[in-house]
Amino acid sequence: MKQNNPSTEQGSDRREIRMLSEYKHPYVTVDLLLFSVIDGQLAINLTVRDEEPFKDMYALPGSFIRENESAEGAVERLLSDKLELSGQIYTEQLMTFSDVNRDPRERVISIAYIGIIPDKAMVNVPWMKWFTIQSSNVGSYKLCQVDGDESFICTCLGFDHDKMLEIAIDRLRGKIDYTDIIFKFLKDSKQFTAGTLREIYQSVTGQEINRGNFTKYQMNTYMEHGLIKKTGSISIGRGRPADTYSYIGGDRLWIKY
Amino acid sequence: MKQNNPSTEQGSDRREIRMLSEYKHPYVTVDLLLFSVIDGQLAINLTVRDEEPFKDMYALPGSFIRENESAEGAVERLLSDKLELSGQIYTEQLMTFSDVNRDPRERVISIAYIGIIPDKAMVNVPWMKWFTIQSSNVGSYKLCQVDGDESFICTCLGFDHDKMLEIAIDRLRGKIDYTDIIFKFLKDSKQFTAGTLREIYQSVTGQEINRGNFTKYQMNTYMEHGLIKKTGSISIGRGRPADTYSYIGGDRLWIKY
DNA sequence: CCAAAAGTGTTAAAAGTACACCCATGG
DNA sequence: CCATGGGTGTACTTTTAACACTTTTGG
Repeated sequence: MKQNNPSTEQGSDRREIRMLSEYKHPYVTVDLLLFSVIDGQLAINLTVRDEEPFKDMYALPGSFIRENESAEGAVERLLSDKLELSGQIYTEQLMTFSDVNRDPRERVISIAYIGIIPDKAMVNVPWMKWFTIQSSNVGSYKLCQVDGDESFICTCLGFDHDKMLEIAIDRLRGKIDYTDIIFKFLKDSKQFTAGTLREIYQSVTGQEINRGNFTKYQMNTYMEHGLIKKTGSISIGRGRPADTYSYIGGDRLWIKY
Repeated sequence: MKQNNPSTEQGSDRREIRMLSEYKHPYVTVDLLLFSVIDGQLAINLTVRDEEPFKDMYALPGSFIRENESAEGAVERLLSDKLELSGQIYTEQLMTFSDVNRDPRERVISIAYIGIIPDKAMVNVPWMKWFTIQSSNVGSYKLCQVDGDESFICTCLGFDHDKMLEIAIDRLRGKIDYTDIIFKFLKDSKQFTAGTLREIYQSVTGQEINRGNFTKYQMNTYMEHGLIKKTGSISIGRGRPADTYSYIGGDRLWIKY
């Protein structure tokens, strides 16, 4: 019979802790989906697995969460230790994957994070490889290795990392219109042109956007929201010099309209 | 010195598992933000804590994840055991909170979930209480207990549940325009009017929307996306009978435009 | 002088907004 | 017969989209 006193019910909190101490707790890891734009294409950084399970398949880099660090802390450690990336890297949580058998060895719950860097060359370790992402059908992607001796094509990742990738790409595409993530792809956020930004936009969304309209409206919107300002200076190239802009918005979010 | 062979590096996966077995693993819980609309206001279901930490404060219901269940499974169990809700309840993952000291007792990582039910009366246990949400400033909410003898006002929840609530409300408001979550609030999704749906819309977003336009455009958009259809029948009330609609879209997502 | 790259302008269609008008029902 | 709730129409503004035109540079 159910007790009417909330006290008794709430006591189950502590009881459950004692009880579950005898259970085996799950491992908790973070997995990182590190993106960049390479030659006008969205790309993801992967590592090859050298042992079972999923031996010889590519997968996302990951790391266990230590006793005294948060998931964000684990991602930072992963970035500096496994990818040897120093300095501030943009990351945001994607979502958590907890299927009981997602790792055949042990029960592992993984918190997936998205990361963005402006240049593939920042990752400078031999065990990480870049793959450009070609979206074919809905929810289906073809990965082509960059800098490979031959064009290695990878269609299936280890664990549930395919699903993670799919969700991450949707997230990037969804957020590019009303957040400032686009600026995280910029090699020089203090001096860039509308053309540069447009290329990134097209790489991420996978669809073309009219040049003139992008310059007029998109850049204007960014300015109205105080994210960028014209540095007035001009750049060099083949044709007419382009206006240059500087990214000044901290990491503030701006909701459209 | 860094090894050039990815194999050696990858081996750390297994090494780390062995190593971490000696660590204490974190507890992993799910916390549920169960929403409903009560008298034209968005409301959240909370429980009072009867012991430290955060004794006498209100907090979200939660549960530990068991060895052989996913986070979604834990949420289902939480819904049926602690809230005594049977049948299919709409839930979606919000995000995971992993600050080292978010629970002063133990290291607990929590995966927060949003849930939506159409009627407060579905929760029928004495330890759960409904609070309407009045958004005052940005990121600040006042909670007013429903059915309380006196109007109890709660401004601060236990643990990091305030932050969870804030993020959850933002999520609801953001998604109401391009997903079908609005229909999860409907008491009868097979027979409802534009007015009913408009009331929910206003309750969730906290802002008024023109009646005529809602009927014309919003309902039309839903129909174009195959989410609802006119049942042709009319309903009863004071004024002119209203067209009734039926929700037919599974749980498909529709991106605007 | 011409091709290339980039800024700016023009126009039409689509979407959003405000508000008015008419319809059907219950008291 | 009138207040009330609900459908529908209209006019206006804003946004989006397509494309043309002009400016500036390098070869």
